Amino acid sequence: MSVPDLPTMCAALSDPTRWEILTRLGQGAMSASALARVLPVSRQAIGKHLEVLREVGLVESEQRGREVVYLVVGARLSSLARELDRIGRSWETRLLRIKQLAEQPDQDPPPRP
Amino acid sequence: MSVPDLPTMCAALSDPTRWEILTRLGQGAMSASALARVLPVSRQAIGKHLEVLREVGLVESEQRGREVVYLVVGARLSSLARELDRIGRSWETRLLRIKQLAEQPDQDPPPRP
DNA sequence: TCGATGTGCAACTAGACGATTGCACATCAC
DNA sequence: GTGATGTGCAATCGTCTAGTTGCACATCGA
Repeated sequence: MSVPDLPTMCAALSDPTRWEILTRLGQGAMSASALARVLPVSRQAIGKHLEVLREVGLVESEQRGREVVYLVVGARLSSLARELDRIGRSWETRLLRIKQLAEQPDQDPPPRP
Repeated sequence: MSVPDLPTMCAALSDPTRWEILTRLGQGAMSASALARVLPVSRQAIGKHLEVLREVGLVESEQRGREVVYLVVGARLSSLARELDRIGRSWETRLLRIKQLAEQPDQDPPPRP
């Protein structure tokens, strides 16, 4: 499975129920049925959410007897965070440079295209 | 305007067209019409995307003559990244602790609730 | 002044998405 | 064995959303 792009990763994190699921899994591995018992949605809905999270690598599944338990992958979220931070910083520095150029317009005028 | 929650922030970042818009704005301020000229969607669609991005604080608008130009707010993305990283790390450490407990089960048994 | 350009608002459409119910099948415990 | 529990797949439904077109109005430049 390849690394999902940023919009896909963010789409997986754009649903409150999925955050609820991730938070529960952050406490320890759980099955879809166990999650459905503590969350106000059906097991099938939970299953679909888990599939979305699994596709982007935010959770992993593990067969335990007849149960399938899911574990959250914290490193995945951290790597996404690093990427977002890198982009945000590049925007900040770019904006800063533009502002600095605006403050000294006669020092080094940009070439006319 | 209050700080949007994580799912709302991620929802704003879950659309490829919005990432395209943010990337363009990362190069410098642009108006909705200017964006519509370089992107394969209508100006109205661009306007809706900009409204979504403005609501979560990822862009700011500025009246320049008859135009309304938009600027990307890199700091907003960076703060989101910090929050995601904090959560991801907490999941990682929790998982690590569970694994360590599993390796030495007779050393310090957890109290029964 | 007048055309070109930019913006705002409204109505509409097609598709994605979250959630449900129902059923079939596997597996564990007594 | 038998009931209870867990999983998988399919069909369905209502809502949200990204996109469109159309029109009215404001503003800039020649």
